[in-house]
Amino acid sequence: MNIKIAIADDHQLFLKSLSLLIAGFNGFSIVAEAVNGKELLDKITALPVQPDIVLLDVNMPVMDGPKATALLQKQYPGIRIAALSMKENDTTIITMLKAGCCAYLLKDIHPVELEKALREIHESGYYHNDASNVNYRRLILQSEQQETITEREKEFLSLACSDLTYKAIAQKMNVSERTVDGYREILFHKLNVQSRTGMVLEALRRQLVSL
Amino acid sequence: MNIKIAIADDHQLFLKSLSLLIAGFNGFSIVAEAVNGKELLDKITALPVQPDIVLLDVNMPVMDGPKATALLQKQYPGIRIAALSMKENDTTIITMLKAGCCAYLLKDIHPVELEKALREIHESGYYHNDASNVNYRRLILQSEQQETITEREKEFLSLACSDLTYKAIAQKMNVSERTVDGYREILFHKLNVQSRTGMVLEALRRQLVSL
DNA sequence: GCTTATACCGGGGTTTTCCCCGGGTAGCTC
DNA sequence: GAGCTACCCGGGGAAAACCCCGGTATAAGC
Repeated sequence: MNIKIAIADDHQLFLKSLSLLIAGFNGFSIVAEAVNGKELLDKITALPVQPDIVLLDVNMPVMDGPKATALLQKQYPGIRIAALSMKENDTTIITMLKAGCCAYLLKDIHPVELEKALREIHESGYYHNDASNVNYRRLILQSEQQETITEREKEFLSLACSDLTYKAIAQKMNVSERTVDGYREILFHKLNVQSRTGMVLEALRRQLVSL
Repeated sequence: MNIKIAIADDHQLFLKSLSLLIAGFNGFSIVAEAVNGKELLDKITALPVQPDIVLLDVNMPVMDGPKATALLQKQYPGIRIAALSMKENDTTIITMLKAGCCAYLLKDIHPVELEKALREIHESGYYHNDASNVNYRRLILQSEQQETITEREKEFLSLACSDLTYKAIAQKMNVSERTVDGYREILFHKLNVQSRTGMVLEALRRQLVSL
């Protein structure tokens, strides 16, 4: 019996190429292809038999990786989900792991390693390459102690991602300069930075704001 | 005679998958695969026969798309170069077009369309899908008014995208504080911003630096 | 009544950033 | 040599950012 794989990735070229590659592995077959999470869920629902493993891109339009993972987990707890991403980004990995995926694969993985990973997931239910294994504990810990950022702070953060001075930001937020100074101070601590530039960069990395 | 293709992409999985896909097209063969521009150039040099078309990812480590394009154009003017990117980003497209590539393909192109594009490039020497065709003139115009940013300025820019003070940056670059102040000043003007935060954000938008 | 959390504010200070003034060298093209 | 570009540098001063001290009010929850 072949190992049944479903793939979702918003880049059609990659989706089709990867599909072809995996179909070429001995003992594997592709049962569904989709360009976003929603399409994948629909296709899986329509299948007579569930796939064994779902390969899920993290960043997709319509429905992204974490959301699709959560829904899949709920509806089909038997399906193993592996995240597939370009970014070795801590917060992204945490989000996917927390959502319930059993592996986080990078897109620059070698095909041979991918095949190995897929077999391992199918047999043991999980796979971690050295890199993510080493960091796994740290990441989970980090996610647990992750500071929460309030609405008002987020508002300040988006305004800080601009040419505006703190004075101008204070006016836009209808508070005193001292107050935004307080936001700055608390965010420096929460994001572990010591300058506005660092704060902006960290906010972008954590995708608290977008470019 | 098969159409000979060379590919460079830093994501191994994509590289190998795409290679497999194209090798499956009727009348095509892959003559070189590389994970960056430098490696591609080396491999092409070592080949007995030049490839007809080079598929080049825009964002790569070691040597990126634009640089590789320029070098390829110079050394092998007969080779057609097609850019392959995820981002439909104006400045990126401009850079690649100016560097001398004859097509800008998005990674979410359908395989069938890719095959069509490759044949068209091989026969007529160029290919433009509707989307890029529409904007072509505007982009070139925009590129002509675009200010150039020197190597040293780019170096400063990446260092500025951090928690470092200008003083620390000056030390890292082995120049006086006054000199980095000069870089700051000229970049403020070129990027049309008036604060370090603005500069960092604009640099990220124009992909002069990456997160 | 007390703690906890969020939001807000005033006044003081130092360091960094920003913005001017001016200067120079090396290399390349015409 | 003139003219261009890239690169480098010193000093001074105003503004913004950074970092302390302190405080109040309001609402939620035990």
